[in-house]
Amino acid sequence: MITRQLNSKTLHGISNQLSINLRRFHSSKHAHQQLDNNPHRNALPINRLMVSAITAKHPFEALEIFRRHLQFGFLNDIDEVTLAIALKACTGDQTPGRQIHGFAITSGFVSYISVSNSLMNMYCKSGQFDKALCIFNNLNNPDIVSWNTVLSGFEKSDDALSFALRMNLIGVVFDAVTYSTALSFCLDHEGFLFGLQLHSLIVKFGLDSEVYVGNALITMYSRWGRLVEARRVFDEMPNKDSVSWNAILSGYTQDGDYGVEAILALIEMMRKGLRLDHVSFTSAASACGHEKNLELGKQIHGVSIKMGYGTHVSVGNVLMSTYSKCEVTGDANKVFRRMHDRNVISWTTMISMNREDAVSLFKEMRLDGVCPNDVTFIGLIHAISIGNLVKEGRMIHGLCIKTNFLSEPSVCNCLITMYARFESMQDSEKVFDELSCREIISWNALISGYAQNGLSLAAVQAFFGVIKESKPNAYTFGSVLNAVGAAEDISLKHGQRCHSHIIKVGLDSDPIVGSALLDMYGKRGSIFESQRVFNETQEKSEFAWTAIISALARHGDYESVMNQFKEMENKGVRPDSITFLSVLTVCGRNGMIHKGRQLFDSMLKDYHIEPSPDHYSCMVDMLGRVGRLEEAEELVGQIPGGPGLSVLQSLLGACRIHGNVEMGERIADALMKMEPAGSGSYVLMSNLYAEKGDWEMVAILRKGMKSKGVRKEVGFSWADVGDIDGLHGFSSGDNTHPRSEEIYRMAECLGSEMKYLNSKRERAIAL
DNA sequence: CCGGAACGCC
Repeated sequence: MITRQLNSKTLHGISNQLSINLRRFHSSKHAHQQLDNNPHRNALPINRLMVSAITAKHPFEALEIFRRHLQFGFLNDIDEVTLAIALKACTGDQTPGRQIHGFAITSGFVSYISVSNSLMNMYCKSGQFDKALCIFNNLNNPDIVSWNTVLSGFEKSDDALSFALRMNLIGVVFDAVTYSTALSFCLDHEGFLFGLQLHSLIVKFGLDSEVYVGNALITMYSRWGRLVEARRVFDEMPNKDSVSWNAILSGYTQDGDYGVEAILALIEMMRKGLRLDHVSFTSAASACGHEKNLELGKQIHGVSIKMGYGTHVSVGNVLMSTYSKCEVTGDANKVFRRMHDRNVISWTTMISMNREDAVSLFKEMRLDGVCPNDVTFIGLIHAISIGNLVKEGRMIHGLCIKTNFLSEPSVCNCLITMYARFESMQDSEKVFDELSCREIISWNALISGYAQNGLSLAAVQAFFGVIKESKPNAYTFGSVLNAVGAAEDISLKHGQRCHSHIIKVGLDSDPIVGSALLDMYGKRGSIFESQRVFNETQEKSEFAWTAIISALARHGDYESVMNQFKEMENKGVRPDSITFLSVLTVCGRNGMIHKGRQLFDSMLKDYHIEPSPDHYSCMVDMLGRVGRLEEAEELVGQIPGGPGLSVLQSLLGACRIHGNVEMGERIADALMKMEPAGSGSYVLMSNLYAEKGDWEMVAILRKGMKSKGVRKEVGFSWADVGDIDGLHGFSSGDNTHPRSEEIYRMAECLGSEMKYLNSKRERAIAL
């Protein structure tokens, strides 16, 4: 008995030979009926029919042909190739596959190695690797295809690679398929050494001229971020196919630094007259997305339409994301509405980019019969947390439990962040505690949740939990430093311990960590430490510049802020709205009205940054300090969307300092309407009246406060005395400390010294 | 047996 092996090449050959397209396939249905009535048959016609059905992307039709043959008992129409083809048509759904397996056993076809291999392949593809392995273990003489099939079926790279090792040890000779399959398990960094070994073996046995092997090598090197090696393999390949080109193209796409190369590769492909397919367009458009190059993205969209791929599902998906990244969501939505087929990725993209409609889009998706996956839930939950939709959030949490998506750590991480945004850290903790596998991202989500909710100590404690259990990354440090920076009730020592860990794990050159670190020192008043971290930062990101300027501004050092600002501009780093906030603040604190005004005006004019309410607040404060109250009030009127609390409070404070009762009353009135329970405006107004000697009004205000139930809040602060637990809390008028007498005396001394320095500075400014 | 697309922790 001759064993005929079936592989994709023979399939391809048959389909090419027939060159049957969908239309011909349907017209040949009649031929199929005639075939049934013909007593002299062989397997070739049915095999051809089934192959053409699969080629026309109608595997179900192929299965139907097969099923009907079995039903009518035309068994002499079926050979081992028929079975292999039928098994290839079993995509996803396991039921027909199992039926064919049963038939293969009763009919004896199972003794063909090609049939066994196809069965194994079917089980691998439908997620039943165990069954495939079972068949494999019962094979007397597995051929290389059997080995390769099992190898391709492993889920975890580690298992696959140890299997390949075993193959090698027992003397299985690798072929091109073995190598390309094995290489596909070396894509992450753990596969690095194995991948290199495989490459040298490939060269040793002369298989590097095989196009599949070369393509797999290109992909592997690209995923490692070694584009130079990828390109070398590509250049040395004797035969390149469109997959090779697409592989190098996608390599360039995945690495942010090679966006231009990606686009150049595409142009080269077109110039060489290579056929661009849907994958080429997918990669190329993706490169435009990464580069945020809208113009080129539009051109690629145009070319893809011309070549008939404009509505292809993956091309459409990536075009949507490209347009969304280029902030033209309207165009992105248009692409979606025009697509013929929408898969889970299309819907997920829509949900992620239209956050305000995420919930209704999710419903629409389910009505469309598309099943959500983990990424869908991540996008949806993120949208829900941004929108602060507490009710919907809990509902989706329930849905995740019901659909078993809570077993996905990535979905849980999102839920942790969501509950943190909803200010219910208990729920975050609950999700975290029930996590099957705590990734570093889970820890990061928890820590940043604590930080955002002002639970700085919990954040620090969780950070020490990370150190015990896994390896912190840049995000971890970003969050914990944020917590230490934001809280006065956390000892700076914790911040310093973080700093030492950063150096230990070698993240001190990370731009995000660096700026978080100097920001933390800046917020905690350690300006010298801030400056040192900044100076030691090799690659100064825009975040680092922003952070150092705000640190210096918080310190009130006008000269340094201005110098740093100038230097930043000289280095070609664009200031952002936060930078301006710092610069304006420092101008205000130092009475540099003219400079401040000039910078404020230049924000929109020269930098195209729309001043936010915070910037206006800063200007009002600046003008108010020096008593230019009318100008300040005029500016308040210009705030888009009306003035907020803080602006008015600042202006009222200025009215008090400069004794402007008339304006003060106006402002206080507006404030009390905005915030009836707030004590601030009452206190400021009563101080203002008191300073003017209007005790009658003071009494009226006090009474008003009492009747409305407004209470003056007691201010608290902390002093860090050095040792970790040496934080001392105190409030105004507090004399519970054993050395409070000394403390007050020192405070008085410092106060008078400050007054002296201030008057000296004011004289200097006047000069 | 090789190539592509969506998401989350600063």
